[in-house]
Amino acid sequence: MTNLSPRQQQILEFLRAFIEEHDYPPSIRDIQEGCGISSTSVVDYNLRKLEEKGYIRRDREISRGIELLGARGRRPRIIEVPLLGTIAAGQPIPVPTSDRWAADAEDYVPVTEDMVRGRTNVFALRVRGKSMIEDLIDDGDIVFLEPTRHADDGDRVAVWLKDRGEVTLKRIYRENGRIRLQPANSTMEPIYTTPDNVEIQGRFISSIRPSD
Amino acid sequence: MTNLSPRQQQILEFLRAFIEEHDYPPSIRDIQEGCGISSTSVVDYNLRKLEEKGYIRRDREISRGIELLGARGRRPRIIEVPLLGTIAAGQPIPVPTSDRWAADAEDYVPVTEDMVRGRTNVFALRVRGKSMIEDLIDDGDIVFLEPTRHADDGDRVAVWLKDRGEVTLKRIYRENGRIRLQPANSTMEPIYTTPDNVEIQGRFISSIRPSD
DNA sequence: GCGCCGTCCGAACGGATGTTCGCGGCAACG
DNA sequence: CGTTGCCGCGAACATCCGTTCGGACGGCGC
Repeated sequence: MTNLSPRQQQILEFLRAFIEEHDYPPSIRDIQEGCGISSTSVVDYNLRKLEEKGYIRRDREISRGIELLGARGRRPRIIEVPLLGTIAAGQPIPVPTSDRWAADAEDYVPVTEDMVRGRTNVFALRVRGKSMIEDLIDDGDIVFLEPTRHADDGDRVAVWLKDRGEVTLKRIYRENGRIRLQPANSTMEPIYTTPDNVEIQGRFISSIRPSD
Repeated sequence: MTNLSPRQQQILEFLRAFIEEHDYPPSIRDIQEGCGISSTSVVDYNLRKLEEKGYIRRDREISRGIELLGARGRRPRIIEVPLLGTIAAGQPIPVPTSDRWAADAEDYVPVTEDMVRGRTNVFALRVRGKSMIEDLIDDGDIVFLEPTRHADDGDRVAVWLKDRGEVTLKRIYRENGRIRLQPANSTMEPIYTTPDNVEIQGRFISSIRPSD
């Protein structure tokens, strides 16, 4: 593989930094100034080299028509998951239907598509409480759920407890006629209830710790 | 909240599609042509409106100086996590050190920073096998680990089994002098071994199902 | 009608920007 | 030494592109 000259590495690094900051690519003269190059033709020359070597793609004759390629430039596809509310709080959460769920969103959580791969209708909930701490779900985390009405034993599910009027996130187990809702926190006791008192809202897929 | 005129919605949608496709913003004349508008000044007029209403940000006098703002335009910070190899295979995995770990990467996995929030030195491994299926980790998934030498009971860890010469991902439990490595798969038996035979390589943080 | 306002139109201006061309330095090589 | 290839320099050129200006159209209130 052909190597890069120092100048070319410098330009490539400048490209990354500039796009990161501005969300649009630099002009040739931006690169010239940013890299301390005395002529635009030098920039053009090296950009051609970078294109030959497959590091960038250029749309000729178009200003700022530079795209970064390769592993560090590949931009993953971003999915906006609707954030519908908070779980383990006193409010019921409507199970979204495919056509109207987005309307209830209070916000959207951008994630890479890998987080929800192969699933549609995924929605997000903010977590309150530490009842699932041993499943790496902490207070303030965001969980992604897929809407479903049924679950297998041991699944982490959001369940609507009719008698308490609230939704909670627990592992679910069916034990000779009753339901055990098991927190992933050894300091907390499981909830025992009856099948007709619970309504499964969604099944846990993954979680993140939001940055803000 | 001020609403958007049809023209403004149209332009906003065009902006998203164009950036999605090209990785750089359109020029005013690109928008003009793409939206079937007869004059650049109309585009400029509506872009000003969109800026007033907070949907975009413009760098004046700069070609293609348009940034999308708001929930659908906010681009999450992408972290490139080095993918160091495959786990549950016959090869040992070197625990990365802060200065040389990236050199061993065979690839990089782009994820939102939420996935590894607050952690540095996170690395990724491809999973082979279904031993952790009940922890939502399937064959082919990618797991993110933070390098560590110790873990608490019940943690999911990557451990190096000296006698077998392989690394595996299991839940770890210390039981009166010996180690139990528990798969999250009810059809599989735990591995019992001794503390001096295991070497913890990293602690599980999260996982994704890659798209390709 | 009259004025006001939001929106759109067409054209022109001038700066921003990609491209090209001739020239020069420099190292490698015969 | 002459040639070749790589790289850099400066200037000129032709577009590209954001901006501005005068004008027009239609809805609305007085």
